[in-house]
Amino acid sequence: MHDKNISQVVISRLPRYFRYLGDLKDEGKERISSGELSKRMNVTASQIRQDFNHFGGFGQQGYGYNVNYLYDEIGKILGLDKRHNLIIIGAGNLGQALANYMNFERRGFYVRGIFDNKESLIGTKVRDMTVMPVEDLKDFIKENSIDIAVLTLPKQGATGLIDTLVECKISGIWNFAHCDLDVPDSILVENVHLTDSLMKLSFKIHDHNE
Amino acid sequence: MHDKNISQVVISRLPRYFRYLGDLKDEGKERISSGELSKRMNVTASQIRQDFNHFGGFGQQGYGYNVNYLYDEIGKILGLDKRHNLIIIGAGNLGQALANYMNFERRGFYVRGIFDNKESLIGTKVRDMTVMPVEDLKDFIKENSIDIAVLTLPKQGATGLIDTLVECKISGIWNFAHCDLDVPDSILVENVHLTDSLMKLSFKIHDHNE
DNA sequence: TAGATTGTTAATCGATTAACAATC
DNA sequence: TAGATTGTTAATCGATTAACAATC
Repeated sequence: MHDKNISQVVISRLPRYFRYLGDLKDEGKERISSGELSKRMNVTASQIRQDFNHFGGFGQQGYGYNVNYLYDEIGKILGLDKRHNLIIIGAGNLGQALANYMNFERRGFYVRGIFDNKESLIGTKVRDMTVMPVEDLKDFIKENSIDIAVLTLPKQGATGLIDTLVECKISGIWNFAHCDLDVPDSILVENVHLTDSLMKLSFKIHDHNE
Repeated sequence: MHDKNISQVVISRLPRYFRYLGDLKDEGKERISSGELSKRMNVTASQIRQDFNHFGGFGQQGYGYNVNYLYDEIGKILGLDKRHNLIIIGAGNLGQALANYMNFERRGFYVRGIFDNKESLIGTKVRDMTVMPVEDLKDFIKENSIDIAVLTLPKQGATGLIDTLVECKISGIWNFAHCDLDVPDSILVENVHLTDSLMKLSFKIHDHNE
């Protein structure tokens, strides 16, 4: 269906394309050229065409791209035509916030359970879910065909759980813990390092004012 | 002090170096060579030396790098030797979670106030702060020398606030809203697009299983 | 002094941009 | 058919890696 080994930098641009195409759809726009899209997105038309062509041609010479079609195709590339079952591990502030964030469901990501190892949190309610102890993790993952684990607990807790998640053959980990995870290649990891991001902002501010 | 126009890709590696050096410090390690660090971090020693040398030489031939010194220097490059005053705009789940996340303070980022435009949230308490109406934004920013605004509200709300933030001459915006912000060059923006990140994970999972 | 390891230059690799033939 | 715009190849640019002289 598409080139193997799409570079990380192309992958990271796909959600942005998807977002802009969604906006265009909402505006009722039917077709768009790489030139017009490039102006909106502040990237070169050349890059847009190159990016899309990693996945096969979605456009038509002389016409451009059909907005709805391109939107759907990029959605498929991103796997948004499939359902995903998530669990959140770590029922602290961030875990609760993510559990309550409804927009993920619109994209097919369903939060099925929430876990913690803190006695004080187990049994409490988050959204419509009861926080479960991490001991129940293994059975829950199997019984509910969970494919993504969201890690929203401190470093130590996160690394300690990796073995269990590997055993359960989870497909992906969305890691908010402030550490790099050491997992086999079969498990895909996407890191969200909030502190790193804030530091980058700090750098830019001070770099700019020099 | 350092090259102008450090590339984005180098900047994005700095917080990770900082993190690993912090760990080395905690382990009581005094010196480290680029070779040893490269093994830990899974990058080439060459890249490490190139990256550091954008900011001047921190090492010594035959010795390597002094962990404490290098840690401090990278901290300074990232602006972590300075204090930052933040406000959170958007007191929903995510805004509250960030307000309660204590680790930012360890790095010099202090949350000074929290705002929202929802009647139902204004006046409620988050941590030790009372949620204020966005109308008070302008005065508060000036009186409390706020330099960073954290945007944790929906798209529409976020774009509507940009003019105010520009007027207030805020230095940086940490943007969690699911949109690109159109601001003058004088304001630095760092985006955290959670949905994009989750989509990237989804792509990797499906790409891998093909 | 000899060994180790940096700082830095040169070589390679990959990503972006430009150009244009193909084609709707 | 003529005009527009893609898909794709070629040229450029930038980032990574390799190599090694400088030096602690």
